[in-house]
Order: sequence, then C-alpha cells, then structure tokens
Amino acid sequence: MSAIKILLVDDHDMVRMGLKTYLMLEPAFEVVSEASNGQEALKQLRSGGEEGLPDLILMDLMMPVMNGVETTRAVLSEFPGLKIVILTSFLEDDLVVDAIEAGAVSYVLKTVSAEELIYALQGAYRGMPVMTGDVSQALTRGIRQRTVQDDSSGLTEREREVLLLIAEGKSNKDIGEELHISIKTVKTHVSNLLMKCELEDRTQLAIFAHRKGWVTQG
Amino acid sequence: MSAIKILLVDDHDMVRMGLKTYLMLEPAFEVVSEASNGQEALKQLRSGGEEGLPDLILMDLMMPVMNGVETTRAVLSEFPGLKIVILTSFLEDDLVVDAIEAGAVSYVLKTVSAEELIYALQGAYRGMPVMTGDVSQALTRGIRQRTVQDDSSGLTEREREVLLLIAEGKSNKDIGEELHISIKTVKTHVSNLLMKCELEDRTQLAIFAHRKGWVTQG
DNA sequence: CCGCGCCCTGTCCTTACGGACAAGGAGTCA
DNA sequence: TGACTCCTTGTCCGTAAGGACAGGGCGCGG
Repeated sequence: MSAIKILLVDDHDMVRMGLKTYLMLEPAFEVVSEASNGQEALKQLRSGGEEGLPDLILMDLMMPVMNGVETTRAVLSEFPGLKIVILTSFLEDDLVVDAIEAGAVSYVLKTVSAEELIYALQGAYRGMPVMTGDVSQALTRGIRQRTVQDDSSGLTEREREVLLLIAEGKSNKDIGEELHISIKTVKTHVSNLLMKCELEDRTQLAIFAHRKGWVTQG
Repeated sequence: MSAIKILLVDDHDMVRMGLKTYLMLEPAFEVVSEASNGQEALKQLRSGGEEGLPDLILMDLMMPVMNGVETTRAVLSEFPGLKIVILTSFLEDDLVVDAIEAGAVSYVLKTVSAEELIYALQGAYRGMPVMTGDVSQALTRGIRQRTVQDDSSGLTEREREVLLLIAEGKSNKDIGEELHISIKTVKTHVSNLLMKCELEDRTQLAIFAHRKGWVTQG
C-alpha cells in the first residue's frame, strides 16, 4: 500500500518545517504539497497537483486570508472524501466545536509529540477521530455552551445592535441617535435585553458582550 | 570562528523541529540544547551542559511553568552576557514592551522565513536588535500606552478596588456592602474614577477595566 | 506643628436608567 | 384572514447614578 498523501496548511513556515520533520519519521506518510492559507490550499486541490489529490489535510486554524474552519467547509463541499485534521495552538471550546461542526475529523494541539501526531493522523485517515482528553473535554463543554448560547441568542437583530452599542459605553440617548430611533425605543430594547440575558443593568450587559467576545477590540 | 551556539526554548516540540531545520540552513549556527519551558532552560544553563554555555537563546513567549518574559529576566540576572531573542506568534503591544524591558535583544514573529530569522539571529548575536516594521510599530505604540497607563494608574488602592467591582457588574450598593463602606463613599470613589479616567459613566468604567485586562476571566 | 492626600460620610439636586404597561404598523406564516 | 413576532412609540413611576459641595479623621513628610 502506498503512503498516505498529506497536504500541509499553515501560515508559519517554521511549523511546516517541523511537521515535515515529524512526518519523515514515519514512511507511511508523504507530504505532497503545502499551502500557507486556506485559499492557497483550495487552489492546489483544484489544480490537482503533480501527485494527484492528497488523502488528508493537516491544517492550522488561525490563518490569514481564509481560516481553518472556513477552509474546512469549503474543501469538504468540493472534495467530500478528504479527511481534515485541525492542528492548532489554542484549546478553546468554541473553536473545537466550530472545527468539528465544519467537518474536521480530528482536532490536535500543537503541543503533541511526533508519535501522538502520527497516531492521530493514522486514525483520521481511517475516519476515526483521535482526541486527547483535553480536546474531548473542550468539545463537550463547547457543545453545552453552544446550546445555552443559542438560547440567549434569542436576541433579535435590533437587540444585538443595541447590545453592541451598550458594550461600547454609549448611553440610551447616544444609541437612539445612532440608530435613528427614539430613546423610548432604545429603552424597550434594553429592557428586553436585560430580561433575555437575565441581567440587572446596562453595565452587566456590556460586560456580558465583552465576555462573549462580541465586541471588537475587547 | 566557531558556530554560534544556540539554546532553543519552546513548549512545542514541533516548533523546535522547524527551528532546527531552519538553522541547519546556515552552518554559522549550532543548536546546542533545547528546553520546553523557562525552568528547564535555566536548569540547563546552570548545569553548563556538555558544550558549554550557549551564545544566544531563541525563546517562545507563551510557555507553561515559566513564560518568556520571566525567563528572560531570570536568565539575564544570572548570565548577563547572553543574548536573548523572543520568538512568538503574537504581536501585542504590551508583550513586545515587556520582552524588551526584560532585556531581550529582539522580538521576532513566528511567521518569519528562514532567511529573516537567520538575519535576525546574526544581528542579535552582535547585540543589534533586528525588528520588522510591525514589531517596531508595536513597540512604540506599546511604550506610549504604557506611559499613559502609568498616568491613569494615579488611581488609589481603594479606587482600583471599586473599579474592579464595577467591572464585575456590581451596583454602588453592592460595592458598599462588599467593602463595608457607605454607598455615599462609593459614589465619591466612582466620581473620582470617572474624573481620573475621563469617562462618563460606570459602564464605560467597566469596559475600560476589561480592555486594560484588569479583570479576571475577561 | 501644619499642610497634604486619602478615605470616609454626608446633603442637595438633576438626570439617566429601568420596570410595568399599552398600543399601532409591518412582515411572515398557516 | 388571524396569529405571531418584531420594531416602534409612548406614559407613569420609582430608583440608581452622578455632579457640586462641605467636612471630619488619619497618616506622612516638611
């Protein structure tokens, strides 16, 4: 049986180097191409490349131009048979859920040793997720949070707008002017926000939005 | 002249691999040892190692046990002659300032190519900082912010306490009870905070504190 | 000793906030 | 058409917030 063909996608040259060194330990793998972001990866897949399609993509999450989650979705919609393994430095509940939801087989941390990575890749090639305890915990936690968040995302478009302005420190009057609505309406939205989010005042709303990461530069 | 001896410090096995591959391109460098965190690095330096002390340390910022900034300080206090180059994924103003303040010669992003890294290391070995435009911009921005922050840290101990409670969404009454002072006093502190921080209401104070990273889990 | 800064407490007053409640107009869906 | 949601505007009312101002106690350095 021929070697498993791998496409590496990472914006760090350095990491790609390290990965190749890792994978050279195991003759069962062969790095057939590389890309530094999702768009490049897609281009390479479409052009076919000299060695044909890879069997497996090993991809970073955080990349410029097109990140890992978007890329995973895009790749799988065009090449449904491909196995994708996400490789990242960050163990955040949301990211893990996003990646798996997008169709990635496994989620591996960059702290892994060569042996662990190879084990995970061999599993992924067979369609079997191999996750360390940390990751699977993050996944379950993330899913739980996600469902809760969906509830609290019973917020309407307008309410979210108001919430973001509150999170920027605007007063009701400011918000009314910015959205071209009366201050009375703003107050209604704020009241609804307080009810839905189960909070007590606008300050808590602002903190809430920041904690959720809904505010730019927070 | 013999090769420049380098100690690699990074918690990612993978990154160390990549770095070694990078550095193999240039015979002027020799990786004499590795460590996965600051404590290990210090241990290795103290024990001397088989090949004697390195000339240069190439170190990640974000590491478990002992991070890059702490390690830089610790290393330089014991081995003042060593050149330290920080290698990291993050371009944050504060981090850059911290690193340089701690005594690092250069601050290099993990996105660099092999050539750029080698150039930076050769510069660092001669004590000359080599920074890309991004980094030097972050440095100047960071220094400006730092001085501003020091000004706004004209806050008294009590005021900081009140600010943190505001940033947790507490009302004046809550704060008074928590600090065992009357609500009147709390209001005085809040007024002073608003004046000193040049803000308009408690919500903006809360956001301010969060942006400054003064709040746990923010 | 006096001045100074910080902390505490207080009053008076205005404004912003937020709850309870009602209600019209627009759009969607069955 | 009716039921529904959302956005909108409004009123009434109580309370929280915050500005302006005055003053007492305490510790510290000149």
